[in-house]
Amino acid sequence: MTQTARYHHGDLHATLLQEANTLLNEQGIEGLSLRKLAERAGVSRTAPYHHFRDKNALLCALATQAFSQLDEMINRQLQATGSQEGIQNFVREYLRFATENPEQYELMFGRTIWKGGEPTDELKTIAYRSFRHYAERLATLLAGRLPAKTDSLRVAQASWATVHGLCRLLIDGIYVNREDIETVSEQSIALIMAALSQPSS
Amino acid sequence: MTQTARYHHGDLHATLLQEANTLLNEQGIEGLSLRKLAERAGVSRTAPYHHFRDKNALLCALATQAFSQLDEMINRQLQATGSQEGIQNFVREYLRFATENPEQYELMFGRTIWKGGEPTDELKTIAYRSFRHYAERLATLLAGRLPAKTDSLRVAQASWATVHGLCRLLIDGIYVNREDIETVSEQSIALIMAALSQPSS
DNA sequence: CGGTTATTTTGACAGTGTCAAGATTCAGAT
DNA sequence: ATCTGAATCTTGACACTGTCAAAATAACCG
Repeated sequence: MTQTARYHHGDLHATLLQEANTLLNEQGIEGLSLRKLAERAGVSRTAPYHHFRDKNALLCALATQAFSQLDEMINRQLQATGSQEGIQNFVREYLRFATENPEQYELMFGRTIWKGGEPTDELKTIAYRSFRHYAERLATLLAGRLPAKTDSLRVAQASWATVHGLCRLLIDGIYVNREDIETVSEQSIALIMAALSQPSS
Repeated sequence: MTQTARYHHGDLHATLLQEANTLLNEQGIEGLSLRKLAERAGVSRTAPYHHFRDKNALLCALATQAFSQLDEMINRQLQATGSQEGIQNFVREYLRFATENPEQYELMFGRTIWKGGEPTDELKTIAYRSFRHYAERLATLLAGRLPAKTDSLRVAQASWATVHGLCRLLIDGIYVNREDIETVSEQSIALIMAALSQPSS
């Protein structure tokens, strides 16, 4: 972690990531420019290019960091407690993560990276791993409690979509207000839980 | 509709909207620049500024168009047929709308408009109206079939979030692949339907 | 100490949104 | 029919963006 000051700047790579994160929080994705970032780091406009191939690579690095946090949270929350309780906690924690770090969440799942500028291999790996962890732990929690002919992977996808959709509506302020969080998340949890003990039509 | 050629260009306003839509489909949001657009319309860089206050206004106009399509679809699908069938059709149509017009969908619900550059009043109106129509029709369909203490508005929000989240994952290619559409949407429908005849925990 | 390499800088280019000022063309009143 | 004012369009300019090429600097290793 401590890469001990080396030469010109010290450890520019780390400084850039750190400063980029605060800039992201202050001004959002659209306010995060490499030039502003360089200036904040006290370095010239093109210096960052020796630590990140281009802007996309920098953004992917930020997203990767955030995903590793998310992954850790998933593993923490969905341990072998009761299935109902576990899922409830997961949903609440997920919502908290997203609403407390809206800019990073946007980066993680937003178009900027996944459409605009091809995600890094590293990012794709950890992003998919997070979901896989979720799917696996969910399958364990629900073992034997699922209606027949219900693939647990599909449940994982559908439930993630529910929580993810809720986060996006919340963050962008569409259809769901901040003050609705409690009630709507309860309803979403009910939605997910209901499907687990009920045969699909 | 035919505003009969007037003077310099003809009807630039309409031409801009039209050309912007094709440019959007061809190159995505990030490829849609006012200058390219102006060139396509055969007009100078700043001409569009006499028809749209700024780029944001243009994007909002595009999104407004798309929302009116969506609104129409909602009213069409959720008519007083069977509730189960109606909801199923709605979900399928919604998914079709989003996956066939991914760029417009991104515009409608994306950060570009709702965070980056303040949505127009016109847009906010029709966007909210679409949801209100959905909520109203859903409430009608589910009248008397909801578990006690379940607010139909919350059901509307949670179910919209589910479908919306699914669309975003699909469009951006995260966690849900194109080939999974059928299965996952079935699972999502099951998710929504299950909550309607089951008391929440 | 010298040379290779890693790091940073300066200069430049194309592209972007948008403003100010001028030029053109239309529409309506005299 | 002509003049006037408003609508529409163009040219020029500015600040900002990401990124490349080439030069300058500092570190490291033999």
